[in-house]
Amino acid sequence: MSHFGRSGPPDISDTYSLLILNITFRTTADDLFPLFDKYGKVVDIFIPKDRRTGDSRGFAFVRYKYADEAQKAVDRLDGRVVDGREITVQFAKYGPNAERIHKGRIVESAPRSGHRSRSRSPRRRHRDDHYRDRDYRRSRSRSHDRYERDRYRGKDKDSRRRSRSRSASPDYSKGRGRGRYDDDRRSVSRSISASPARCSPSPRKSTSPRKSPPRGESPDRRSRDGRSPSR
DNA sequence: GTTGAGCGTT
Repeated sequence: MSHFGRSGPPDISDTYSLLILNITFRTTADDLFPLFDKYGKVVDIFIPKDRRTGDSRGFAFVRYKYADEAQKAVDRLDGRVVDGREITVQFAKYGPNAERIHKGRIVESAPRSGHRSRSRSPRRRHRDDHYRDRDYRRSRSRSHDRYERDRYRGKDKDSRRRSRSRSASPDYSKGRGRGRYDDDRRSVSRSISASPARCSPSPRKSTSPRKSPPRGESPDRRSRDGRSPSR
């Protein structure tokens, strides 16, 4: 029975948004409403959800009617354990009413209710309010870092190994420095030399001259041949 | 069914 965020922002004329972080993925607006409503007049609660899956993203926005109440809620609910998890309550930086806060009405470090020592410093990051972060975060979420990292590591290792292989030929580099043509010639020479080797097993050729050259063998051979001398 | 730094819908 919560029409919060059902049809967009209801009335954000005089509301102050709070950002609730570190909430469980199962926590809904209904669960937060009573908790936050206890400390003030909650106008609306909005929990961003994934468009595809519709799952909660782990944070919510609570709009208060009055700033002092919002500040109070921040001081009282920040660090409160909800559903077995410690939530983080702080003023929302961006949003429809964020400008109001920035205008001078409310300052992050100017709580009229008093100065709470326990108010953790809000990590005021630079203006990196780009959707890029969101995508990045989303991407990082759900996906297993371990898995991806492992995969990357394997790739990296392979790449490094190959790199080393390449790097382990300084002599070649030196000798090739001036004799590039030589290298080319040598390549050709090798090509010719390998020519017989490639065509030496003729048997299969006669078996199927052009219909189906043992699938995979032909391209594989070519691929390797073209890559080895080239690099 | 999992996850965990962050900033939002018509």
